[in-house]
Amino acid sequence: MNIDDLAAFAKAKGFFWPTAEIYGGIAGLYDYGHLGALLKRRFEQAWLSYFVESNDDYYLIDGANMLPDKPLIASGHAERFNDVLVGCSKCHTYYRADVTLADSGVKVSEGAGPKEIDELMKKHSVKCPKDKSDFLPSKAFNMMIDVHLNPERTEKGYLRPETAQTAYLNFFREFNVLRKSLPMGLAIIGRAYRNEISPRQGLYRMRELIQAELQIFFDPAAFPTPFEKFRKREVNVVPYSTKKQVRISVEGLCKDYGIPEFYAYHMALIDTFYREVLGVPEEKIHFLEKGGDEKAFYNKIHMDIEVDVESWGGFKEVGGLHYRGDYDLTSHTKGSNQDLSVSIDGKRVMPNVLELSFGVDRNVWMLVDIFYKIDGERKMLMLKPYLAPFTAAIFPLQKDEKINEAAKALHNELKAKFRVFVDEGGSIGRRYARMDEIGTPYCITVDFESVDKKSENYNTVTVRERDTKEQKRIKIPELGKFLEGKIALGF
RNA sequence: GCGAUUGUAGUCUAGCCUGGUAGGACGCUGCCUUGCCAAGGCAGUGACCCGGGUUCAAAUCCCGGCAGUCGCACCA
Repeated sequence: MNIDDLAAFAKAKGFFWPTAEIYGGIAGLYDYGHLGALLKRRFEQAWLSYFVESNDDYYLIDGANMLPDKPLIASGHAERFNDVLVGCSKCHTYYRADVTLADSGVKVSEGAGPKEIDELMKKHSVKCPKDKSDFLPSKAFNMMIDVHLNPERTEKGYLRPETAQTAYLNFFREFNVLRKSLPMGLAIIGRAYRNEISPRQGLYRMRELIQAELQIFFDPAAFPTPFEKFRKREVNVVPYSTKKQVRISVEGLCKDYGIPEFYAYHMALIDTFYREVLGVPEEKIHFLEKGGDEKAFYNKIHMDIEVDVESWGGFKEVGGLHYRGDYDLTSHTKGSNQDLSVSIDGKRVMPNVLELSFGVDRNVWMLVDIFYKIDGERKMLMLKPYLAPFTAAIFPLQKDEKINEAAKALHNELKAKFRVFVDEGGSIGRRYARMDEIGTPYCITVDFESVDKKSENYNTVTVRERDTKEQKRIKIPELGKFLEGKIALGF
């Protein structure tokens, strides 16, 4: 599917569309419709169960989307997000001023403002590399969206540019409240805001986005993991040194590429989530190692999790695994004057952070892209049953009082536990087709035998499976258990 | 942000060049029909991205904005 087709499908069926659509929309903002909101929640629940709830040391927290400026100054965002851009007066191509100056051999001090940049440009007569024209006056560009936190509008603040900061800011309190031991993980599913220059490609680059992040705080001297479980597991990796994708075991990564065990273990954990929980095919996922200039300065090891998404034109980032060292807690120790190091076995330790970061919107888009299949006339969203917005649909076979009554009773029983859709309109085949397209895995039909006391099939219904189109009869009292078994997360 | 290009019912599209009644397909709704995979019949629903200009008259021409796509740049 191409990007336009996916966006049209998402709109037509009720997954997502531009915010303020009736006013023409606004770049970088999207709203979720009912089906999209359900799909997003299913993804979030699967993520939470898999990465957080299955580990006794990891905890879900939540936090404010607005932050005062101090922590974001300490974290480096106020400065580092503040790029100065220069545009060519002729071709209007924009460049990062510090990079352009550096290319011309001019040294720029960190955090140089537009004034300083313009002076340097003039002094060294730096021109547009393309057509040798002069630059327009430079502009400061801050990726963070600023807000005022008091009525007088004097208290500066920002919408948080990443949920990670919320975890770092709450580390000290949680450490004391919870266990006073490491490793400790703090997970957040929440919104983050970035003033992107050019938001594009549907849910890929947004100005308001949802992140699912797990920050694991650990003692660098010891980060025990159940490494053995994944020792032989193979993952696709594109190492920075070769830029060529290899399929390599977790053990091999440690041996041949010097990746620490705890890091390699989490690569396998993430790979397993994508392949087994979400169902992404092996050849469509890899880790892209970032190094040199591509890597965020604080990261010791930085890999993007990329999935091959047709509507985005190839492998695109849906998440990241970052070994951030002790950068974050050290920065906030300096910024807040509160010592965030902790005492472990009698020695002071500044916890290191391993960050598992995922873009929820991107993953929702990715799921629709990967699992939407067209087979002749049939269109199917072949999501795993526990990810499907609706778990089941109930169809009365025909307009018949008894059948309708039975269908209604069944709906009342199931809706307490499952998201179930009742469809009475159109031929049975049309109703199956509608459910196939939005991914409903089970269609339950109440037919004449279901309500005929003389029939051996009395009090049973047919359950039709989306992927195989196969039908079987199930006793109505057993339906709840049947569906429960199908949508259970097995890990 | 720059350049190219596009914008017509829920979706896809004809019409635009050469101004004059906006047409089709699918979908959706209702009724009839129908004893399990988009059947059929009848009826219905619904659109020119927004604002300005030119003109007797604008979906069509012009200007501005917004949004999408592609390329460049950006994406600590």
